[in-house]
Amino acid sequence: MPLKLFDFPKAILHIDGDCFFASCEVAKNPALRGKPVVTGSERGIVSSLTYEAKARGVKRAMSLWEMKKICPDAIFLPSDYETYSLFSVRMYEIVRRYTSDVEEYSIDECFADLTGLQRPLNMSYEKIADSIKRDLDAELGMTFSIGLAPTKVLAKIGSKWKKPSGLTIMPGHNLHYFLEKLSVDKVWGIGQQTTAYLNKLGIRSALDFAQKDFDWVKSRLSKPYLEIWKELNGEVVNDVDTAKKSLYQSISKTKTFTPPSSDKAFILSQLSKNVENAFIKARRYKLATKKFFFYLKTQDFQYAGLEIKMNRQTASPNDVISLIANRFDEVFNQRQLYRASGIVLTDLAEHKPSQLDIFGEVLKSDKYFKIFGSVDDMAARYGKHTLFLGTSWQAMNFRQHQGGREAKADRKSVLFKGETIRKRLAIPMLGEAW
DNA sequence: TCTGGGGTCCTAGGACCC
DNA sequence: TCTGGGGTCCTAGGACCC
Repeated sequence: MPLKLFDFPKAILHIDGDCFFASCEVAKNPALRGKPVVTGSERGIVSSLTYEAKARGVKRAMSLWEMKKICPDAIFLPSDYETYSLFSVRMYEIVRRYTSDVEEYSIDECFADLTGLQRPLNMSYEKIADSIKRDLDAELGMTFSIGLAPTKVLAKIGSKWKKPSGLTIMPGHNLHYFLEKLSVDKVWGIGQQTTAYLNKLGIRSALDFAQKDFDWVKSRLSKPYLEIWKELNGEVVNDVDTAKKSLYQSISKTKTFTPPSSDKAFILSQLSKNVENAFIKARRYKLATKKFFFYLKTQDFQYAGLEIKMNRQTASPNDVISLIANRFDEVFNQRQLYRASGIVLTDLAEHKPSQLDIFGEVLKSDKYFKIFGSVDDMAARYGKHTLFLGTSWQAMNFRQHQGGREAKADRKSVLFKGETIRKRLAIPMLGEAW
């Protein structure tokens, strides 16, 4: 009798790219290999870093000057999401050579369900996982960490177990070995609040939690935690979800401005720009919104906002911006200093050409939609924000001011472009406040 | 760590209905 | 005057993730 390695019905793989963004940069430019490489320079803080940088004491979210002090020879690059996405797609493709049951969980992570593949692939689960890892490492020029376990929650633990470049097999009969060494806050889905609560109840390790009985968990915690508890015990609750993401529940845009401001016109234009950006994304997915929430964030991190419901869907920023302008004073306080503004579009649904209503309102909306179709075309041809709303002008101008020398040289053309959209496309300015 | 940006899902409680 | 019980829908807010 061969040793039974997998004594649970499912074999789930979790694959995680090691310091993915920085690794993509190295894969893209082999001259960087072996050097301390850091990404995120566009924000002035470290977003991703290679193990060489880590070894020198660089940490995530560290500021530029602090990093330079510790590691002056670090190579600090701006994030290049387009490249990272290409690597991401290749990662999914490689895994799909083994199974179509792949969940694209995030840009640098995916799940795969290997259940039942030993015979067709003529390999044990362990061998399949190992083979996938070899393909990924070799073909993408970076390393991946992989966990193989009976459930998604456990597979997540496995991929984190040994980093970088680990392959951790968690057979069902051996789960306690892993769980007893794992602090409960490291479990996927258990955050700060729940950790504090569980600690108070005497639970420290993942095993402490897993060993409580069903009724204990059910009477003290909500549904998601009951599911985590089941998955820690090897019971599959969450299947690998292969559906491609096509529908968003919400689309949001927010931007912090420095320095903070109490200038109403300025803040409104910031918001206007966020609204434009949110709709650019909505139109890309052919979505329209019926409800939105806009908010301001004060210097001491308080939020004030308002939700507005519309009687029909829209995919054009004008509709939303004019509604915000009308009610902005319900949220805005002149004596407050604000650090950010934001917009969340909700009640999203497929954008449908609408019927004309008795007031001719819908016709106007559709006309705007066509205009913004052209705006998207221009963006595709000449770059984002080639055309933008007059209401966003101040924010666009501000962005140029912040951008340093290079951007300043470009300022004239931005002004011109701002004029263009007002004159040629006649997208109206909104109200006196603007 | 003086704190960025973009998402998802769940629950409690109120409104309303029979 | 006080009194039942059940269902649905919506909203605000919490918690978590990458």
